Amino acid sequence: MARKDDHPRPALTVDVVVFTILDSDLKLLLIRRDLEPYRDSWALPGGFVREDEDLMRAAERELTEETSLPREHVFLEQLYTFGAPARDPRERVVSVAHYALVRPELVPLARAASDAAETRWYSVASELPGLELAFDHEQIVELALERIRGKLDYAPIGFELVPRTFTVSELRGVFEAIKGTSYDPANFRRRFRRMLTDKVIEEAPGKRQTGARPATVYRFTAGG
Amino acid sequence: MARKDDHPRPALTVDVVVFTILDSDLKLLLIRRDLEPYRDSWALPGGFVREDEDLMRAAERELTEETSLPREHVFLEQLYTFGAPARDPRERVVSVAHYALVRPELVPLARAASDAAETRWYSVASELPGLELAFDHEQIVELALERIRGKLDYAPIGFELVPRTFTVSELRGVFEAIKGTSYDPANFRRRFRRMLTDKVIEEAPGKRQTGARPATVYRFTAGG
DNA sequence: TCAATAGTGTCTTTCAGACAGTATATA
DNA sequence: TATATACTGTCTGAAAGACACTATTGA
Repeated sequence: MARKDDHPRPALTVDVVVFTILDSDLKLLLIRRDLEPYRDSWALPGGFVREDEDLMRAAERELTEETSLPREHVFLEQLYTFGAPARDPRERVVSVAHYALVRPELVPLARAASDAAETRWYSVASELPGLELAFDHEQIVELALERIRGKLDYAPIGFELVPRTFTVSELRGVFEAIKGTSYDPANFRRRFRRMLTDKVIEEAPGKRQTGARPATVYRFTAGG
Repeated sequence: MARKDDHPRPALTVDVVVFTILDSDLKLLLIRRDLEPYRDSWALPGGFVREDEDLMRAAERELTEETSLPREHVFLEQLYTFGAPARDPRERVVSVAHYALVRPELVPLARAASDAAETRWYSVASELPGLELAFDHEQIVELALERIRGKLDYAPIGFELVPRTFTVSELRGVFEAIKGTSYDPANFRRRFRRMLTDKVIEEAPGKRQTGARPATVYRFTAGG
C-alpha cells in the first residue's frame, strides 16, 4: 500500500436530490448557482464535507442550510458516489450523492429559506426534461429517480411524501407521481387494505375531503 | 459555497468485497495486512484512488492487482461509501466500497496471485462470523451480503457465480449458498424453465454430471 | 437392486390487473 | 338529478410453496 503522500486528495462534497410532491406532481429542489463554473445554471443543493463530519451529517447539514427543513422530518439516504475525474472542470471533486423525501406540508418552510441563493421546485415530468443542470447533476437526478421508482414497491418510502395522516387517494397520488403511471383505484385500495391488516398503517381520527366525498384518514404505524 | 482551501481533503480509497462460490459455499477474499494499523489483521482488498482515475477503474485495478483476475470476466459494482471520521485511526480516509462476483472457474487464477501479501478465501457461513476484520470492513461485508441477497431475486447476478455453462443444480447451489436457505429443486426448476421460455438462458451443447445422472447444460443468453 | 439426482405435474395460496357494481358526498 | 369519488367484490392469470411422481444414471 502507498505511503501517506503518494496519493492525491480530491475534494469531497455531498449533493442532495430533494424530492417532494405538490399538486400530485413529483418535484425536485434546485438552486441557481451564483459562482463559476456553471454560473446561473441550476444545480443540486450540496457542498463540501467538513472535518470530522460524517457523510450523512454533511448531507443533513446541506439540506437544512439550503432548505431550512427540520432534519427529523425528512427521509435521507445515500444514493451513489460520483467520481469521474473531470466532473468538475476546476479540480477533482468526488461527490457522495444522497436523496431526500420531504412531506408536502413542510414545503412552505423550504420556500422561506431562499434568502441567499435562488431556489425553486421543478416538476420532474414537465420542467426537468429540457433543463441542463450543472456538472453531472442530470446523471445524479436520473439515478435518484430510478432508485425511488424501484424502491417504492418494496420499501415504505411512499409514506415519506404524504402528510402524517393521509387518505388512500393521497397515497395513490404519490405512487402515480413517482411512477408516472396511473393505478387502478380499486386494486390500489386492496394493497392498502393488506397493509392495514398487517398493521403497517392504522386508521386515524377524522375524515378528509379530497374528492367528491369525505375519505377515511390513515397514518403510518412504524416509527409514528 | 466555500473557497478552494476552506475544506479538508480526506484521502480517498476503494475497497472491494470479492465473492465466489466454492464447494457450494459462499466465499469472500481477504488479505492479511502487513502494515500498521491493523497489522496481521484480515482486510478487504483495496487502496488509494489515483489521479485522473475513475472510481470504478480504481476498483478494477485493485481487484486485478490483488487477484490478477481478468477484469472482463468479473462482475463489479459500487456498493456504498463509508466516511465516518474515525474509521481509519491515522487520518481521515473515505472509502468507496464495491463488490465483485467471480466465477468459480477463475478462482485458481486468483490463488496464484498471492505473491506479495497473504490472500485467502473465507467461508462466509462458517469462518467469517468469529473473525475481526480491519477498520470498518465487517460493516462493509455485512452490507455487501445484504445487497447480493436482496438483488439475487430480481437481477441476474446469480449467473456471475456459476461457470459460463451450468446445470440447474449448479445455479440452485449458488442461490442456496447466497441466501443460506435451501430451495425446493422442483420449484426452482420451474423458475428456471420460465427463464428458458423468456430466452434469458438457453440450452448449451453437452451434458454434465453433477449428481447421479447427467444433467442438461445451459448458458446465460444476454451479454453472452 | 438401491440410492441419488434429473425432471414433470398437481394442488393450494397469494397477489395483481381488469372491471362491475354499490354508497355517499357535492354541484 | 347528475357525477365524481369512496369503497366492495369478483373473475382471471401469474407465480411460489408443498409435495407426489416418473426417469435415468452409478454403485
